[in-house]
Amino acid sequence: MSEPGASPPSDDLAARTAARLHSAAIHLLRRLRREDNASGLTAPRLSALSVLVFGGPLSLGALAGAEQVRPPTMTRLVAALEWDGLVTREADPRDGRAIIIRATEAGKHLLEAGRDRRTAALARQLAALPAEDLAVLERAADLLEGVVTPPPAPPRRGEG
Amino acid sequence: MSEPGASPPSDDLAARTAARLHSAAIHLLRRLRREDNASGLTAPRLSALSVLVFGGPLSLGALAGAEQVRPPTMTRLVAALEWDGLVTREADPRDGRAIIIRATEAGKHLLEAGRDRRTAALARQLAALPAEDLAVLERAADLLEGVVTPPPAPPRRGEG
DNA sequence: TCCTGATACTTAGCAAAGCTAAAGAAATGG
DNA sequence: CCATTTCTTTAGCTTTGCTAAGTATCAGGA
Repeated sequence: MSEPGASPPSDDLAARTAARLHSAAIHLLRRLRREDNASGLTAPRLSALSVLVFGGPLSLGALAGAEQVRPPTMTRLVAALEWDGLVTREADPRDGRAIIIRATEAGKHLLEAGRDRRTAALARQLAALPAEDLAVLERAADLLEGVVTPPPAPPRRGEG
Repeated sequence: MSEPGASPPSDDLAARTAARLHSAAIHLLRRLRREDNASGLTAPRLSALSVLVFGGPLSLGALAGAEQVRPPTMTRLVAALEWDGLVTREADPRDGRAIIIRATEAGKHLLEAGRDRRTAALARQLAALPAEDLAVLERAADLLEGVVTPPPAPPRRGEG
């Protein structure tokens, strides 16, 4: 199809929506990165910290799974967060191979500040939208997390 | 506010929505990157190519502006796309400093294939959603692009 | 007890994408 | 004609992502 604007007749709505969400996500993140740049907390670190604050302590592997990255990537993110005093790494008393990563009080506090700073400009723009549009975006954020988030790994042992 | 889970009473809905969109965007992009990894076209290249295909030829600076990156970043993206034969760089006849970047036919074709490949898994999941939810996401993609996209730079000269 | 295999994390090393600073070339304006 | 501005590139840095390989621990069986 060499005619991009030719409104593909039987093209799937889902496929086009996926492509547009992809594009919107790229531009959204670039926008937020430009706005921030002063919080000292990059997006991946903020995101990982957020999981720990709102979801409680996790092993490195579980955190990597929740964040959709490989363990070595998470090792580095956690190292940076630990160096900044935002998380701690404890030995897992039940498994000598594993570590338990926990947000510190400083981490909890910085999360709010950092997140607010990063999203403040976007929030201002969203606040200018009609309430109806804002509701659509809120609903969409929910739906997206549901679609994108991997199902929690089945508990391998008695970790309930 | 030091109690993250304390459901801040007067907190702004816009602020919370912004934070959740941020999180959803991060996870969406990581998910898509995992799915892809075979198209040979990374997300930033795909995105830049998309702007050129659907929006027509642009100068490097304009493309960088549209994509919310700095010129040196776009220089490198364009170099990679050119090396792959997906775009061309011509001299601007009206301004010897500028270049005009244009998608090739190969670029137009690969855009569709690459985008489809990258978003296919997501599209499949979206297709499984209720029509109502899909409509919400489509609308959200629209709204987000509108909020996030910078207003087109005022035409500095006769470039209409 | 001592292997054997699986699992959890780290280390090493690579590529891509983002940035700033600064250089080179061309346009603009006095 | 010269100074300034603008557009792009180059150089070099950081961060994030990956795979491959190494180390430590756990679990099960001979």
